Amino acid sequence: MDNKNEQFNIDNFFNDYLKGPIIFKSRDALDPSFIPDELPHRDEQIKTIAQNMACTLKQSTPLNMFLYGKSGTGKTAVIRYVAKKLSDKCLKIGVSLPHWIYINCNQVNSGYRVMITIYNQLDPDNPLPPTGLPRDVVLERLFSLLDKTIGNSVCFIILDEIDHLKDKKSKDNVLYILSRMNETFGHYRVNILGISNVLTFKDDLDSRVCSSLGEEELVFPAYNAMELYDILKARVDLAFCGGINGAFVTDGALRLCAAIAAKENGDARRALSLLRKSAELVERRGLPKLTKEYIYLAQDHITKDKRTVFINNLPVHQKAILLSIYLNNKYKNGEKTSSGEVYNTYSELLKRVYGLNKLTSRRVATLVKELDQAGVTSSNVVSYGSKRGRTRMIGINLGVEIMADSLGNDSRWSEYLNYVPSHIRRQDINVYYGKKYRTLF
DNA sequence: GATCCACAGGAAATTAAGGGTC
DNA sequence: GACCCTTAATTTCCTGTGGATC
Repeated sequence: MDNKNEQFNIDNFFNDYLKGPIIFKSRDALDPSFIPDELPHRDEQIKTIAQNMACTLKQSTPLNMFLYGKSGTGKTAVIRYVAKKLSDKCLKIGVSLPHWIYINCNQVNSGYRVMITIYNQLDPDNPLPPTGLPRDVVLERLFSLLDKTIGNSVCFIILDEIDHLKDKKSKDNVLYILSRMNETFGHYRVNILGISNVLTFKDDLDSRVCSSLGEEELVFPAYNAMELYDILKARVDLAFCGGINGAFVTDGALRLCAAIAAKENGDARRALSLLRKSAELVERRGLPKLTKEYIYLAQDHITKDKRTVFINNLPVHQKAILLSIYLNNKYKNGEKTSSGEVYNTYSELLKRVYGLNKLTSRRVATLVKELDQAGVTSSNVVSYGSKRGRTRMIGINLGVEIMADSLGNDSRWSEYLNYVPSHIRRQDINVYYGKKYRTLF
């Protein structure tokens, strides 16, 4: 029987898996949320934050802080690290433990929700509803809860990815309230720690918010290849049974892993996930050693997985827009396509699907820009003068197989993978009758 | 230099949905 | 149940853009 037709036997698979070498000592040690006892190459940042927070031990309120740096530069890890050490010290010397409120503004992205989340983390047994209450009522309840809960301790509010807070008015409003809480109400001891990937984030803020929120600022530089190598080396000993000297991970593989991540913005998270993924590929094959080829293989898997998952999770209209870009690109032999052509094709597709009304071109333009920001498409605005005006030319960054795989999984769109847009069909007819077709570009 | 095209994209308005209060 | 609140998604309106053409 052909191997492809053999049925997968899950019991045999588990038995073989158990017989294979034990590679991982602790998978968690490669998780970005894992906080090790040592954070290599972040001494300066740990020192600055610790110096600011130290006054908590003497029951004073530290200055608000702003931490900048690209993703994977250790901002959140350093904060969590210092937080743990500070809490341990408070416990040891008998000072009231600080309260830590951690909010990822990528998920909680409105001022209203930030206030609700702070309240719910302080009092999880009596949570406030996600909507419905007027802003001033939420604020009143939050102040009253802070009054009851904080006592002599300090409440640290960590706003991670603070640049994702949307709506400038609401953002300024909530940051102003939070940053001025101590001043306005005297008896509260609240400290704000803003974390952002965008160095210019503060430029957009109201000047009053800016001055009180960013009392202390700290920049986290990207890691270079050597620094990433040190980080990985420290984790290898914690994560794998063989460690680096015990022969499971070769030094060359580790250096390659660090070099790839260094090239991609010096992201330590990327380096760790690359190492974990490659080790899992080796484990599945029951091999004894992690070599360079598995790092490359893991890189391909991660890139492909990320893009496939992204496309699979797109909302229905955005999938139709992506399909329209793909079809135009396909029939124009890889040439970029204009936003007008994409909108026409999108409208044609929507007509063929029951129960879906097309969005306006304005909305489609916004969704195209989102695809661009995600790296799925790449576009640029060009002007063709008085005859054809100004338009956005859109190209696709993914291979035909990935697009066909991802869109083909969606029953609504899979049957249109070979659909020929009408303007392309018209071009074919004109060629057939020997007429000179005026090409668009 | 004025005009034109075909949009781009910001801002405000609208709509729908989910929820609370009285 | 009427009314009020919020958010997210979308539409509507409007001004701006930049290169070709007149």
